Amino acid sequence: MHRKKLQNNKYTPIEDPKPLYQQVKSHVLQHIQNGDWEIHGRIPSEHELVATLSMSRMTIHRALRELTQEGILKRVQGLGTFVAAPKQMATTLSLPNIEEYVTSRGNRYSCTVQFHQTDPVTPEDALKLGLKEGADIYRSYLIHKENNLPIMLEDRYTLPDRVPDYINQDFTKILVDSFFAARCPFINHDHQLSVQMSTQEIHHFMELDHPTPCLHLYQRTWSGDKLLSAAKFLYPGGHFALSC
Amino acid sequence: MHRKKLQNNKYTPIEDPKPLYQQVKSHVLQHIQNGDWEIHGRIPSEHELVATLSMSRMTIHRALRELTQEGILKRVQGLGTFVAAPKQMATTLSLPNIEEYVTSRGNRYSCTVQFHQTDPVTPEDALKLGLKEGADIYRSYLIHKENNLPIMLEDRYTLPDRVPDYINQDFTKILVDSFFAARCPFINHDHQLSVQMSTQEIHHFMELDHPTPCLHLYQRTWSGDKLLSAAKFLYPGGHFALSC
DNA sequence: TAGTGGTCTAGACCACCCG
DNA sequence: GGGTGGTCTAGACCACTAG
Repeated sequence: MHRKKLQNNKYTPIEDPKPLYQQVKSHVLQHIQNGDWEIHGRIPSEHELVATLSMSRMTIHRALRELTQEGILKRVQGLGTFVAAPKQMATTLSLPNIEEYVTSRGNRYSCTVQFHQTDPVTPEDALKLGLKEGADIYRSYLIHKENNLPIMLEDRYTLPDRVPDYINQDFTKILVDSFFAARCPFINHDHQLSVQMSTQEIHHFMELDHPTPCLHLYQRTWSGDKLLSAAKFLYPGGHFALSC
Repeated sequence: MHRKKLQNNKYTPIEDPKPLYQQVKSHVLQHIQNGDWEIHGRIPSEHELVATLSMSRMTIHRALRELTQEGILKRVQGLGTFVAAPKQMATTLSLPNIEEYVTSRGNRYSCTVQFHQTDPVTPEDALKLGLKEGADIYRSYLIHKENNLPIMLEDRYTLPDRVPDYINQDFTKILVDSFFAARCPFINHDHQLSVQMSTQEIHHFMELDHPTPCLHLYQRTWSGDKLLSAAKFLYPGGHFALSC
């Protein structure tokens, strides 16, 4: 590249604290927030922004592409760039892991293990998990505690295939999720949420003395499309702060 | 640019169905899934991939940058690029909107409005919502139904400031969230989840005849950092399929 | 046909980390 | 000082949409 052009290079990080493409993103967001650019309205083309802001097209493009990925803009080839309507049609909840939840409130987290053993798959579990009856499966039954008081019960079934050493872990020390995350790529979950009244079993392990409504979360853990584990979480009468 | 270089341009979409940067992303994901590149392990540098795959650095960089944004990789300037450990430390739930939820099960959605009026802010609401006592606030009390049976109760308080025409809307026709989304940019929510037993009021409006545990979702809606609305959702004994 | 966004390249400068 | 990633540019080709 010629020296002349190097001198014209706009990348001068000493004076500009933020990268140019970030400045473009802020610029666009500002116009949207101000109401200058309305929802569903067309915003200037890449070419126009190149001229207005005196930047290269790749820089402008990166800013607009990222805003598109973030759902702020909507781009149509041959047509233009538009302000997207926020489509918060699905409410997303973020449930912190249990240890973080307890310690974030300044309390002490602990966990006791009631069972941690190899069982044969029962007929109903074979059906639910798509396994064959009688095969070996790991079952863990954990009581999570806040300042030594039970707050959550975890009843988990884990397939030996991918994590044969699961059964040798000490889950009073680390969370099951951390164990999976540390050795399996592409972890994902699906969930089912419901409410139920406490049972005798729950009364016993959670140290309850009267019927209590419980939040019931059923969570399956996958590595790619391979089922790793299925867990039932029970939070008696719980309250939960969730984000976003 | 010289003609020679144009002939060497690798962008030949007729033969390559996917863009090059997508191919690079797939290439990297494949190596991770195969186990060639382990969790926390270093992967080839941009320079090496440029040589191996015969592409420009910008193309390689875009692929690696996007994988980093997606949480698959971790990049450190001066050090290299590494396979990130899946950090699914927070469970994220996605709750579909009520109409979608009902219709996705092949049932008929409807909604009846019990209240939809302007009220003065009570002392306790003033405290909870950070408003001044006695000011005007919109209150809506909606019963959402599946095949004409009540499945969810919505008790909502809305600040007039940003959406003065809220009170003229017919929420038997559109969802409140859709109304907000259509006219306010940067919509976000926070939530609090809990369980509670049904009250007399709930029995009446939800047509229940005995005490039932209910899922209780408290949701505040913001546009940027400006509070728009706060709603209480009650799902008696509900079951919910949630994603991711 | 003109304008728009989608992709790609070659080359450059910078900031950072290490031995 | 050599290698790494982070950014930016000028210019090019392509695919799509519209009048």
